[in-house]
Amino acid sequence: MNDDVIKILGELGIQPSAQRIAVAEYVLHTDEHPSADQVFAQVSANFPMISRATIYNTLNLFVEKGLLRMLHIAEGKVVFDPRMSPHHHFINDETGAIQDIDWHQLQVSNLNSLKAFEVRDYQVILRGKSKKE
Amino acid sequence: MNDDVIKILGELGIQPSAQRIAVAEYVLHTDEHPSADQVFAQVSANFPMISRATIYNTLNLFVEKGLLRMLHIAEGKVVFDPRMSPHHHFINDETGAIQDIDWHQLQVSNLNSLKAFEVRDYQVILRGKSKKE
DNA sequence: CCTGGCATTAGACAGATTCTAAGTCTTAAT
DNA sequence: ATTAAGACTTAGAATCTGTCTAATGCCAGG
Repeated sequence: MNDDVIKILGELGIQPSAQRIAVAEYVLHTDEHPSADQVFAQVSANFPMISRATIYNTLNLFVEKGLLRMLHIAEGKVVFDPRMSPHHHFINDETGAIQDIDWHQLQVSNLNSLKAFEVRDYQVILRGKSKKE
Repeated sequence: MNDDVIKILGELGIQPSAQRIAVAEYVLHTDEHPSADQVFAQVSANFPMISRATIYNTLNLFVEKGLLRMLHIAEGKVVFDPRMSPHHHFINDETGAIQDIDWHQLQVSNLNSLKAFEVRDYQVILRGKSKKE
C-alpha cells in the first residue's frame, strides 16, 4: 500500500521521501478534513522525529502539485481535503467536523446573473448539526 | 447620528460605552467586511487610546448579541459583516475583497435531500475576479 | 566516492486572537 | 456628594497557527 502512494507522488513529480510518504499515507486515507496540526499529531505517531516545518512544507507542496485542496472555511485554521473534484461542505457547529456533500446533490441556479464577476469556483457551505435519528 | 447607534445598542441590551459606540459607528456604516485589525485602525483614528483587547471584546460581544456576523471564509483572518440577513459572498481572489450577493439572486435547490443534517444556515461562496468590461 | 542540490530539522519569528491582572468608570443607593 | 459593586477598559503577556532561517543530512549523477 506504500506503493500506491509512491506511484501517486511520482505521477505528480514529487520526490517520494520517507516523510512525504508518511504524510501522503495519512491525508489520502482519511475521511476527515485535517488541519496541519492534526496531520502533525497523526504522522508523529509513526514517525516521531518529523518536524512541524516539514509538515507545512509537505502539505503546501501537495497543494501546489494538485494532490490536496486547501480549505479556508472553518474556525481559525486551514484544513486540507484530499478530494479534488468539486463538492460542497457541511460544517457541524457543535463539533467543528466538516463533511463532504456530493456536488450533484445540490444545485445552484442563476449563476449567470452575476454579470460583474468571473466565477472560477464556487461551493455551498452549510452549517448545522447532525440529525439524531 | 450617534443617537441611532446608541438606540440600536440599547435595543440589543448592550451598554453603550464610548468605545462601543465608536466601534459600532464604524462597522455599521461601512460596506467593507472589516477584520478586527481594520476596525482597530479605523477606530483608533478618532479614539487613540483604545486597546486591541477592547476591539476584540466589543466585536465578540456584538456577534453574541446579534449585531454582527462573523465570517470565516477568507485567507487567514476573520472578518465581520454588519448585514445580518442571509446573503451569499463573492471573494475576489486577486484582492481578497469580499462582496455581498443578494440572497434572491441565486437559488440552491434540493436541500431537503440532506436527510442526515439539520441545516441551520447556508450560503454560497463564490471565488473569482471582477470582470473588466 | 565526491559534489551539488534538494529535503529536513530545530528554533526563531510574525501575525492574529485570547487571557490576565490591574486600573477606571458608571450606576444606584445612601 | 459619597461610596461600593460591578461592568468596562487597558497594556502586556501568553497562545496558536503558520512561515522563515540557518545548519545539517541525504541522495543521485558524474
